[in-house]
Amino acid sequence: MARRGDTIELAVLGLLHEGPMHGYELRKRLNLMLGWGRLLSYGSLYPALKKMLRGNLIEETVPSGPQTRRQRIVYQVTDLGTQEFSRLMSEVGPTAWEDDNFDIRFRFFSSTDMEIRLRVLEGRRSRLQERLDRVQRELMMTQAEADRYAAELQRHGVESVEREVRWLSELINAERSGQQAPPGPETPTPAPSTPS
Amino acid sequence: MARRGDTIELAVLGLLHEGPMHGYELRKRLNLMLGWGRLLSYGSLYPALKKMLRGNLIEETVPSGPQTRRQRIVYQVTDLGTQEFSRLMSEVGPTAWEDDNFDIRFRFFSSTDMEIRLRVLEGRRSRLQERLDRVQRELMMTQAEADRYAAELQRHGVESVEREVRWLSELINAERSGQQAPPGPETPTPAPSTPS
DNA sequence: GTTAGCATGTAAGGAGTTACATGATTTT
DNA sequence: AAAATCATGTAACTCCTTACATGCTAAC
Repeated sequence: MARRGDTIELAVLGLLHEGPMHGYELRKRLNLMLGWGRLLSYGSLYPALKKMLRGNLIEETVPSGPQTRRQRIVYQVTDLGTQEFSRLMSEVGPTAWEDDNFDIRFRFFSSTDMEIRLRVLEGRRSRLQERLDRVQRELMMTQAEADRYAAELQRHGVESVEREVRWLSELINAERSGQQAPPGPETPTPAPSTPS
Repeated sequence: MARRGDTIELAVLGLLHEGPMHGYELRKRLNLMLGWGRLLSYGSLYPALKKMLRGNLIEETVPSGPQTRRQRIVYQVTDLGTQEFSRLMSEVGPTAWEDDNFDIRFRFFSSTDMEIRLRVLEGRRSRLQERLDRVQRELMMTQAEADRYAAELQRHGVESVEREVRWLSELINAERSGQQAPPGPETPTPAPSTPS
């Protein structure tokens, strides 16, 4: 049942598991994380937090020490929140590998088993593969684009998705062989000196 | 004043400039074009078409020949629609190089002057550069991520954007040198005979 | 004959943005 | 002193998706 809106919820739950935080801070981290696209607004975040409060997934505490700064509302996860987070993270299925959701899941992969990780990575990969196939198929029907720019855009798009597929494959292999180190460009030997 | 919703409008206008089309067909092309992400639904397209009809940007014609298939409503651009398309395509500024809009502009670059193309490409590039800088800056403050997956996601994200910046730079160079051929893997010699 | 794909729409609802509103604190 | 940034919120609005509703045509 995880709809699109649960994206923020999952992200907030995940971030709060790394430590209590107030809204403003949360927003910055969120933007850094999923903010490759557009920025999350307060009008989006605060209502989401209120909703999570109502659902007892998080609780607010106003720090009571000698304040030098403005009263900030610090949020932390409740036990119920932890449960919910685990539940969401163990979900395998479309919701886990759709564009937006995937990044969030991946970001918090440390909180799940390798088994789940593999399933999500593989799901994501075949999702992208399907997309590639569909485009290839439809491209044959549409008769190779006459327009230069259209063709270039198409080419670049395909290339990007193919790259992503390779990235996922490397991650899958790394998971399978129980490796720690994610691929990284190429560093067979720890490279003593590389002037940027 | 171009808001987000004008994205569909621009795309439809552009596609219809390549020939009259009915809604269903339009949707397929649209999905192929901007559909790297999620699919456009009918509930989105048809109301948009109605709105454009009301604005006299397009007009519908029901083909009257001996029908073998269901009556399809074929749309084509009006003169006003052509004007609007030109206007939108010559806009330079944030709306032209935001994530969603950029692809559409690029797709129809053939319909604009090199001057506009260059400005949009450069705008897009500095937009991405800013983003990169912001992440780099904030990354320094947050103290290199402790989490493996978080770090890998960060790395991959940065790499992707850097790739995109290089792509744009190549396109800008190609525009500047009045070249026809977009970078394409490797085609050094202009190949005197191009069959197609 | 029935499934899959073509074809066009509408209504309700969700998620998030913009703009508004307010005020403290830190830096220049 | 002014400007930037920290900090929290609300209301209106927009865009889009989901689900529903309908019916034709081609293929199996």
